[in-house]
Amino acid sequence: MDKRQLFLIDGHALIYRSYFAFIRNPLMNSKGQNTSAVFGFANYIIKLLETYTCSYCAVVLDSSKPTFRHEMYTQYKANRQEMPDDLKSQIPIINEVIRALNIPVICEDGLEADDLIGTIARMAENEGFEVFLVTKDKDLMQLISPNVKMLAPEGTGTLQSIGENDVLEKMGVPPAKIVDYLALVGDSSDNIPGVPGIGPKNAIKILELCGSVDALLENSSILGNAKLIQKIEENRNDLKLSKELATLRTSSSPIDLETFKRGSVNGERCKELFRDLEFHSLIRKTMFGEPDAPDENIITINMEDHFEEVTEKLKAADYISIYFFLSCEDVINASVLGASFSINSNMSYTLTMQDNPGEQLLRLKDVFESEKIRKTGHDIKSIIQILKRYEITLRGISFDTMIAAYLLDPGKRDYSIDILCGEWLKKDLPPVLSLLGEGKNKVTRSQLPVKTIADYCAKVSSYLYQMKDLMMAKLDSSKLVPLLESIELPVARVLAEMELHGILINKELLGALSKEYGELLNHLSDDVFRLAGETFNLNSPKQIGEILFEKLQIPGSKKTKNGSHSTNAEILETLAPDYPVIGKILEYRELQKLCSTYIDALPMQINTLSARVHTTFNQTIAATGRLSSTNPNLQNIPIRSEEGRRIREAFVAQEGFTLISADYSQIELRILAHLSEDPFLIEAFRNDKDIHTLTASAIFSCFPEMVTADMRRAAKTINFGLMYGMGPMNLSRQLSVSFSDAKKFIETYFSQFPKIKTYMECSIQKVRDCGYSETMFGRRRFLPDINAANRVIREAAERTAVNTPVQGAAADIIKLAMISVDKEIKEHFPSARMLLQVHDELIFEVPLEIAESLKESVIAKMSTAAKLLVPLKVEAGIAQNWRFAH
DNA sequence: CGGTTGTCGTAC
DNA sequence: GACGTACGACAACCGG
Repeated sequence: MDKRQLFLIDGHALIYRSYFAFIRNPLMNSKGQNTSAVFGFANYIIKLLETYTCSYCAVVLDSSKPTFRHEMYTQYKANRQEMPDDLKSQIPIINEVIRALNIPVICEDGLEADDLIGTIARMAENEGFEVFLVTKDKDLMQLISPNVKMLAPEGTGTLQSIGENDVLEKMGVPPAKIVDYLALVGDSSDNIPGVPGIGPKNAIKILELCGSVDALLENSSILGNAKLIQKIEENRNDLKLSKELATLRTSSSPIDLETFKRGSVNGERCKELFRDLEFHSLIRKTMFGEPDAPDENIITINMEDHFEEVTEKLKAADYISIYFFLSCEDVINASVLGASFSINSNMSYTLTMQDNPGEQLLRLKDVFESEKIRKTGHDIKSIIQILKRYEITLRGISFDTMIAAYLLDPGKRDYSIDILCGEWLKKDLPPVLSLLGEGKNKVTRSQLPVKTIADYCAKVSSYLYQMKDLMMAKLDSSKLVPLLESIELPVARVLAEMELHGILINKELLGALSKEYGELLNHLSDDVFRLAGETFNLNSPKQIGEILFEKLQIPGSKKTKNGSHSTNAEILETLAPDYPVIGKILEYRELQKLCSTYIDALPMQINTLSARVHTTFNQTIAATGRLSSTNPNLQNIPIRSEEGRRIREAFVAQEGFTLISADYSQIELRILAHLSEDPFLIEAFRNDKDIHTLTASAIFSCFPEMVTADMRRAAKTINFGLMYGMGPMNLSRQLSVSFSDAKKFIETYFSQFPKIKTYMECSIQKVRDCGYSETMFGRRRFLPDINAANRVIREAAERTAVNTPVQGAAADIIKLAMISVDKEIKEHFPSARMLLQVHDELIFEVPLEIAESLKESVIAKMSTAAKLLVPLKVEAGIAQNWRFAH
């Protein structure tokens, strides 16, 4: 039997929220009465009554007298404005509406609605009710349990259900820790102080380490971060107070839940009220929109009913499309909620899964693993990963609509299925997010009705099947099929496995670094504040600019495009010698960057099951063909400064293993040598000469032995800069030489290497002729701006035209190398794993005893991944951590 | 209050 | 605006 359900509505919160939602554009009836709050309130309640039976419910209101919190803390809600008159005038009307809807109201002196809601919710829960809290108040999240859920009003008049898991997902802490969380963070709207400087991220971290505020107050040293400890210790009293304020108080009056039984709505009275208020839309309010209707052209078969027959059909098919509906974006943690398969354009076999997706997928193991059943999917890498979890190896991969769309136009930023369906099939597939209700707030996908998932899956697998033929034809006419089949699809599998392996991080080492740098940061900020004569937010470029260039009147300010003072490192460095405060700011910036982006962020990305960090390599983001890495980005771990380099020591091999790092030396310059066929560069690389020294000797016309460190540095800057299309202006800035000298350097460079100049001109001309830039492996990138009337835009496109074939070819080559090394590993070193790719570098984790031998194989495979006019040089190192392997 | 934009800095 | 490709932290801004 179904549980009795009780709905507790946070009355004043809803009223205020509705009032302010229309604050810029208040609703008025023809009599000039503001009706915003009434409308919003009534709209939500009616939505609630439509969606749920609401046999028990109550509007809970705040006490009209001061509460115990005001007595405890005079500042409580002190920043609240008094209720505006045009809201006050709506309260009696709202009371009328509540009466007409026949909903019980409850209120108790000295208690806030939150306290009362807490009391009633707990009581009802104990009596076997399922309780729904109609509010968005984070305070009340502490009440959420298996039988208590929150229904949060959303901007568009919808209600979002929030359960225990959603609290953890949204807030980063479970309901039981919400009070502690709020005590730390504070609440500006209630004027609860919290601990200044502790935001959501720090609070989560603290609670992970200590468990609770009480434990924290007992022994803050567990935090291990001097800066944090200091913050806590300085604010002990506020923290205690904040915790008390956030804690709900139980009502002592007797409450009878039967009084919340809802009577029937007085329809006539509602109609009358709404007519007066001119809420015509509410009078004939439409019911909940049906979930997007199934496409009538697609025959959908529920596999559960015909599993054997359907499996036979799939086994007999020579081409199938596969779609998995996952519970979240993050594939590693996602579960499969639905799956669909199509063997032709108008038929879909769908499966929905509640508890054990593996069991059902394993029944299809033969289908997935058959080489002769060719497969297409959208983001096939994620499908490989899901199946791998159940020890199923996806074979026969023949297409990927996401990758195909990327190869056809790598400049787009969205390759989601709904967009592609619109472009290729003219089908109006709703984005997954829209299935979850209006607005952008993500509701957990697992809460969707099974039918909605099944219908969506059915449409998608059919559409994917339809799209692959159209896309394949286009790829074929664009000569992109080899790129898909020989590079992108094979590398997708390699990436899938790299992501699943993850990399081991030494948390303790990062913890120690955090402590060390945290203390330094404290000293630096103290120094800066002393020198500046006041404290301010050192993380705010705006405030730094105001302090330096307005208060301290330091000359040399440059403005950013927005009119504020620019405070980037390049500008500050020029001023640093004369102003100690600027040097301190620069040091602060560097350490703060390291802490916030890496040292403190990486440990939070460690997966609890594997105890490793699993990045996501995105194959369809970078327009040149490079990969990108997110969650976390492991392709921009510091290396240039000593302080930063220490972070790499925390990337380690597991017990009994070691890391190998292998990177291409000067791959882009070698590609430039190959493409331009410049004899000097080719000769230099063939003889493994120091390319920057040789370049210096050429542009300064001296013997290589005569080249000084400065000359070499200048040549290096020019070598790199020219590939990116750097102009004399920028070169002069980077080398701190005059504009005319910089111009001369560039002219000399081109006169010494005329073929490079020709190559660059040809690259640009090629784009003017074809509309796209192309790598030696046929990867294309469209550059419509090449003909732009605006010079700035046009010249940017020209630089891109020069750079893309070089950067893109490097991306192609390392992908080929990854495929070939992966094959080598599978055949000869099955205990070794590839972990990371950083554009010109590959990282492996291998058992100690085979490290040397694998290193040689990796060097051999990478060096021969492509045949150029110059050799591909590979350097490799072996060590326990990334820093020393590199 | 939540989403977006701007600035800055890290990698190759 | 002046150097190509990325990701992300944080502050400030903006709008329902």
